[in-house]
Amino acid sequence: MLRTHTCGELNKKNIGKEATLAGWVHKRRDHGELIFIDVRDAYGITQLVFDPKENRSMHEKAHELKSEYVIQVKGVVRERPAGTVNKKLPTGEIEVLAGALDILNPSLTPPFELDDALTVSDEARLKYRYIDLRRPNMQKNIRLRHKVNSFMRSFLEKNNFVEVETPILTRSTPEGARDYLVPSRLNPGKFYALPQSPQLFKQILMVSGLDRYFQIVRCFRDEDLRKDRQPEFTQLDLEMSFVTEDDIFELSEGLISGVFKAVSGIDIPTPFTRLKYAEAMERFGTDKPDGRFGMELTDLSGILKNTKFNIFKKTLEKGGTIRAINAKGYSKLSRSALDALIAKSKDYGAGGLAYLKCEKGKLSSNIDKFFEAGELDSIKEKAKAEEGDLILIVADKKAIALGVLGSLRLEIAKESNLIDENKVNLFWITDFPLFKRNDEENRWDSEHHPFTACKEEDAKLLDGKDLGRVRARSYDLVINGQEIASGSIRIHRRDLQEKIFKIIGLDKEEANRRFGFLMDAFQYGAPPHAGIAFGLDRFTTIFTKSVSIRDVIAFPKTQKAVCPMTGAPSDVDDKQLKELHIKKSK
RNA sequence: GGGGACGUGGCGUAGCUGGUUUAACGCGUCAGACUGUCGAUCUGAAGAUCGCGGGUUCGAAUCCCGUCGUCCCCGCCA
Repeated sequence: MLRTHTCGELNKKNIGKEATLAGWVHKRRDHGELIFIDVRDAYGITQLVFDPKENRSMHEKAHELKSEYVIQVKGVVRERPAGTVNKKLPTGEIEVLAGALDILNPSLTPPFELDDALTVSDEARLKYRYIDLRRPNMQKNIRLRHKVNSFMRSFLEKNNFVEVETPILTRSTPEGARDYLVPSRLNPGKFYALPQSPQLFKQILMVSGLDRYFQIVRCFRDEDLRKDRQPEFTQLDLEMSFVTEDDIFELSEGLISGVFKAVSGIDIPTPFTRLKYAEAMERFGTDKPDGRFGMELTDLSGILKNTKFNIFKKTLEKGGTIRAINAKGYSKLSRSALDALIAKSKDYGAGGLAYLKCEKGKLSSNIDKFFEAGELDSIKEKAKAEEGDLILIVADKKAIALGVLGSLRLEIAKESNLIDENKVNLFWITDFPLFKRNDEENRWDSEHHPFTACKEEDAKLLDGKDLGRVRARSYDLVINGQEIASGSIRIHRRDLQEKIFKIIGLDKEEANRRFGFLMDAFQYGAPPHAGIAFGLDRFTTIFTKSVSIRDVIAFPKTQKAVCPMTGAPSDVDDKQLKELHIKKSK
């Protein structure tokens, strides 16, 4: 070992003893005579003293030391003089009088300082990620992430789960997200795909009788990036045999509340609140509601069923709906801010946005003349509007009205700091529709994925036309308005799986070509099974309170999916392409 | 595929309704001073063709067009 102690462990008990430390030069404070050097390693910071009276040659050598030099120092631990104790450091009561110094490696001046208080551009941080990761917050994040992973592994181990590694080179499944493709040298013209999830393999493992599988696994999707979306991301993926929804919920709740307790000491009461998809949409306008604040949607269709206001009237006649939210304290919103809200509503797909200001005890706006006093009173009551509030109203097709107001609700809450960042809000969202209509392609798509079972009582609907009413046996875990996990009871019989493929437009031949191996497996005694996958990057971000998942990923990519450090993706040699049977396109 | 914001010494920013700017400030860097600092302090210095290309103008960091890059959002993400 190049050290006898770490930079975080020396204290009063070590006074008088000799110690050897190794680490980075964190800070130097040169007083001409006395020189103080803070040496830092993964465990902490220790102050070194170079005193010319004690050791002149060491003092000379200390002048060579600069930021981030890697050094090894041998010296005697001594008590700091009275009044010079640093209470901020665990090692603040002692210092090491340097007796021998080795520069293990000099360093260029770092491109930015290792100070959390400094904001550094993402570009610079990612290019010099090795420096960025030395910063205290990033160290904390990466270690916290390990703690989350580690807790999950041991929790699942205790619950009889087996971790199995599934292939990274696998078969392309073009439905769903875009695949990352890998050309096959040995099979000219053919491609592997990087998995979007280990879905099919984990189901096969259930057929294999593993009973309980899990994996902390990388998944790949070639889609546009966001602050919460990276092209490669990590899931805690699990699957269980002979279980129902309640078993998955119970296990997940133990897992999630366990992590909260272990990582941040927060008690999360179980069971988590369960919310049906339809109710989530009605109340929050989204299937991933943030319940840390109110401002829920209200339905004004009943109150306005005889409205004289033509736009609203026509909407109702066409089977649409009138929904509203109460923007607390927003009546004083400027004209331009209001216009911005209206513009935003249109971006979200609404035809327009009506509003009613609650001032001097009554509702008023540019359209109030279209309403009768009774209607206004009822609206005010239903929306629970108080002095200074602003009621925002969307009349449209139900999906649009709910979606627009759901988005506005979130935006207004963020803007007016309505969200208590210390709160943790969890929902199970259940009873999703199994299919969603794809008007462009004129067919039904899976809402979740095509391996999801439907409610038994809705199975008969599969043969009908009204497929939008079929409810899935799927569930999402939503934390603070973010989709953190998603799963379902799976189909485990060939006939049903074939039927689903047919509905989503995969003919028998195509379905067999792509998923025949899974359906074949179902024919050899596939047990009923179910599972769930947690997005570990997003989940960890809840604890670090980072803005982006990039801050909990050691080596993330930029929004253009580039790694500024390695330069990936890069050009390759013509020779490589030739071997892979790929012609260079100009 | 679309919309928006940004790009100024190593880092973070100011300047940007064109002309008192020789492009300013903080941090860092370098040199000197200093025996108890810990965000050390004090003095001084170096360091920027203002992302790149073109245009408008007597004059461009500043206005316009294009382009590249970063970030945010919509679409997309079974």
